[in-house]
Amino acid sequence: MLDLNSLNPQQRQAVEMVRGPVLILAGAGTGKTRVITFRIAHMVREGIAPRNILAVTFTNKAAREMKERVAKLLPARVRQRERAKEEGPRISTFHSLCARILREHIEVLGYKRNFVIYDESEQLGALRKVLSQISAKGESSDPRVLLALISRYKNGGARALADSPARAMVEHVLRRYESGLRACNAVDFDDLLLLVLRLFTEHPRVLAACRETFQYVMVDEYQDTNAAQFKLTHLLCEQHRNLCVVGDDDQSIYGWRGAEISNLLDRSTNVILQAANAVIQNNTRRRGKNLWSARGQGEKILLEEFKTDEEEARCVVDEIEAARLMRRIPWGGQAILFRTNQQSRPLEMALRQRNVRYHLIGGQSYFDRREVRDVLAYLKMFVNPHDDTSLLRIANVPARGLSDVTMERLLAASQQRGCSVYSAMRHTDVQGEFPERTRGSIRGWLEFIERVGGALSAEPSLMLAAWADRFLDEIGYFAELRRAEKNVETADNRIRNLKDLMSDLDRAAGLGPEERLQAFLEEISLDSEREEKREAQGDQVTLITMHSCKGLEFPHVYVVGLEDGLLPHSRSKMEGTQDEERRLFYVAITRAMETLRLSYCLGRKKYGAIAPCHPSPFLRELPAELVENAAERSKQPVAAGSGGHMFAAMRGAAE
DNA sequence: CCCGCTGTGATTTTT
DNA sequence: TCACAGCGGG
Repeated sequence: MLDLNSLNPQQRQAVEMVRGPVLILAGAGTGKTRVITFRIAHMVREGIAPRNILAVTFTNKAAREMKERVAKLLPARVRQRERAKEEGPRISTFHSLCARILREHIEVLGYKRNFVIYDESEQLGALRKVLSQISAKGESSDPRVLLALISRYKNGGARALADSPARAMVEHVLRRYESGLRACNAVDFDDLLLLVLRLFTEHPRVLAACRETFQYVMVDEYQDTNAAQFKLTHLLCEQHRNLCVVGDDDQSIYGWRGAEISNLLDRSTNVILQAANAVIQNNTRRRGKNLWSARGQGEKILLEEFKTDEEEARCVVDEIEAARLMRRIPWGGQAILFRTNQQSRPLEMALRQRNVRYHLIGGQSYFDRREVRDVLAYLKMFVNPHDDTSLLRIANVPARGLSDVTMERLLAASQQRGCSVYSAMRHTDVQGEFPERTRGSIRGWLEFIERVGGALSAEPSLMLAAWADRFLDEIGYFAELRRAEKNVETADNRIRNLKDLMSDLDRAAGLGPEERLQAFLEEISLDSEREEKREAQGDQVTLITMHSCKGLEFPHVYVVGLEDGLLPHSRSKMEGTQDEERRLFYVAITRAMETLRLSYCLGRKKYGAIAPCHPSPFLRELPAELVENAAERSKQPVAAGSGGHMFAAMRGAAE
């Protein structure tokens, strides 16, 4: 239930100022998100139609959380009405919002309604295709770097690269890359925003309709919005001016994505906040803010040193278990934070070894698995056979007589005719260029696409899970997986992955098969970590990068791998973004509500061999009196056997 | 045309 | 360490 008295005066003022522009600049853990959720609930109570409210978050996870929190504040009858009519307040990321808008209006921009959204690896694929065409000479321009430049260029406009020598090159490649995507009826992440901007400027009626719908707008993590997002917000709000933005300049950690930096405390202990203050004060160019808490001083921060990353992982798990068994702190109250996704590996191994339930946020683990990518490509192709990238990926997986050479010739033919590869395959002239045998393969493939894809529109009661299972079996995909994988267990694992994937296909109940499939694909391209199922299911340690932990909080936090080169990342030195790295450290520190443990290693496995490391210079910025240094307390790695037994015994005693 | 083998090269962060 | 691109035998 909504009780404004539980807010402090500043928060309350921000909640009640429903009209006109509001800026909330506040430090970590000051209840910024709470202000937004209360504000939404308050508006609804004041009689504003929920559908006229828009709240934009930075991640899908944050959006989900906010939805839940708002729902709890709304009276039950409003909630029910909403669910029935699907008219609740719109709470989503910029990207999801734009995807929804485009789904409705994109046709006026010359795309088809069933456009697909390319993720990074698909973007890379499309880009590589372009590069192979234009730079036949061994000009080894790294597509990843180029893609980053393209994204910068698209988001920040030409200005972003004005002084860069790469600019001409980027513009040249970009033109072809764009037309490549267009030909596939595909858009990338940046396009989602940019196309909506175009829609708004070129088609004022669409803009007017959106303004009419979104009369009250709130943006969380405003310090992370980029130029396109800013423009979008501005366009939506310049008339009614009902815009409330919330942010913290000290938490701006997405500069590399084009973000531009343009309260009230009751959470962490003072030790944690003082340490954070000391760190962030080393940054210049910030607005003064000091954090403090009414929760008392709290425990000192523990700083530990380990020999290797594997020892670090083992010991952190030991500590997690010790906290759980001796201090009754559940797994769910503990989180491990790290700088890069790959750091999760040794941690996962150690957690598994001890049977500690955990949940890894982000990371490209699941959706980057080859079999999952393959099947997604099949699904995308059935939604839109003109999506060359998807079609090329799986045309010969499993092998069906359409070799690379054949596909390359087909690709060339499609470029000559200015059509998709699929269309080119259907041309009898094109087919005629191939030997009889290959021609047969092409026809067989076309027949397959039309028959299986046709079922989507022809059979209204089609269940996608069964449909997908059937065609994967038909083409021998499962058999191929089993055959190609020597290890039976990993093969079974891969197949289980796919069954998991398929079991989610029909989640959007109430839609026809084609729309249902589209909804599924859209959800996973925009929200790759939708792990709701696992998240909801009980007590688990959270594994998360420092970037994606923003906005979350945990009673007990372990920040691992605090080494020079990881944090600050070695790359940041060349790019001159060390302040951003420091803010990242600040964000990580302030996730902790009760206890905070930091650790670094003297050596870390890199490319198989152990490379020496040094502690992060940021650690020296922590005031010595707040830190208990456990470095000398030489930690012996606990032998896997004995430690495990000890904890098993303790667990038995505890239950 | 297929498939397995070898060697090379890569590693920030997210929608 | 691992993923993937390129090469040569079948």
